[in-house]
Amino acid sequence: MNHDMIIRITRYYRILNRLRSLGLEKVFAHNLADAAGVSAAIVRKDFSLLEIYGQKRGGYDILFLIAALGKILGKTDEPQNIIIVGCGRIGRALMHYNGFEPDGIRIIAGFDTDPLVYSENVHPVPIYPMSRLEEVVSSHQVDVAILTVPESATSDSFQRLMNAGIKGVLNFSPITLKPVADAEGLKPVIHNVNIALELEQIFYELQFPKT
Amino acid sequence: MNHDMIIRITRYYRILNRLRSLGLEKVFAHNLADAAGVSAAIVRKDFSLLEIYGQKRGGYDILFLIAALGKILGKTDEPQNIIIVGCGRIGRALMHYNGFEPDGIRIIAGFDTDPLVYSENVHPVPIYPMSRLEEVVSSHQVDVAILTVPESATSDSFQRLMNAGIKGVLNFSPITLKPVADAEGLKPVIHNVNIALELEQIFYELQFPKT
DNA sequence: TAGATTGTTAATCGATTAACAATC
DNA sequence: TAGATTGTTAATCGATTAACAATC
Repeated sequence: MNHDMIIRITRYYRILNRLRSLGLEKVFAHNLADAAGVSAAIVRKDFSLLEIYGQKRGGYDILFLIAALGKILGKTDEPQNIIIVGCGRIGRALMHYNGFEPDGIRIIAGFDTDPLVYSENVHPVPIYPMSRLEEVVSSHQVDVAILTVPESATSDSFQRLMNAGIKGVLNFSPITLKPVADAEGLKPVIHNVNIALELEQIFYELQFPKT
Repeated sequence: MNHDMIIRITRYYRILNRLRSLGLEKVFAHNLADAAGVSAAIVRKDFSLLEIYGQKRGGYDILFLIAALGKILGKTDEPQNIIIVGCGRIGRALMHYNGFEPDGIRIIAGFDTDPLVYSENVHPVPIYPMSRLEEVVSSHQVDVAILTVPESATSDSFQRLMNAGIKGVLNFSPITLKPVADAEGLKPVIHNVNIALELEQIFYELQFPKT
């Protein structure tokens, strides 16, 4: 399963949930393809590889698809706990964002090195000093962290996350983090979101349009 | 030039600037490859396609590379003006972010529909009511906007941006925007950043490791 | 010179697409 | 039945990699 396919599957999942909430029960490969911005052949091929089958001539059952894709995406009834490391403006903005809940993701805590930040009590989730990272991570079984620290603190903070047993990181710092295998040969999953880079790419594409 | 290649070129550009600031003058394909997380063959192939040449045995001249890649990326002495549409927590956090300047990107204004937001005067850049969008866009020659509005306002806001002549959008809303050709057949450049989706992908990859 | 690196060609790899039999 | 859609196979396409001559 390659990375593009994972992106498509998460897309399918969201689209199907919308279609269900509209009251639909069946979907054809080409409908889903249009909504996801891919070809119908890709949709059928993806489902075929995932061993998800529809009815010839009848399309796919939406509830069945949602269940099957949800299982593949690891959806459970229990929300998945995450933490935010670095509670500057961006970190705190994410704390207030309520778009994670429908996806079963819950921010349970923030961490910061600045006492002025972690001693305040006005946040939607508690903010702790970095020294309590390991304790909170293990007691709440946290696997994934969002990293929103300043550029200069990125590698140190990342190292502390790895030491605390974090397995996945969504990194908003402009420094691209690379997965390094730990003692057991396991690599963390890292996604880097670089906003300045995205903007640069947009400017580039405007300068040299594809067609 | 495909999309992966654009990403690589922006990476090379940043790495080269760091190497220069460290005082280096020459770089070999395999050094750059290591730093960018790709193979040396890819680096040479990319440069070859861009008609950028080094010295056999001597590697590539860093200053020359920076100049050549900068030209390709459309770098000029003048910063490129952008706006932020939707000045909630995330939009305002981006306004305060100072990591755009080194890349020649300048946020010149924010826009919001809420008078309580746009009448305040405590922001690093002015915030205007949406009604002044066209005026500011045309007077400051703005091509690109960051969209940080709530989900429910996404499509409306996007439509207004298109009408105002915006050509590129960095969309943080969970609704994936798709480029639609305008009357002249030109398609806007859209990058969608979906934080919940990134987290979901991380959880998925943790559940089914690649190796 | 011997060794190292570039630049390019050809081979490999993998993903997407086209085509179509199966079947409802 | 005729028409529509699935599921799969084979063809196509494009990107990456391997290999190596050129050359400093």
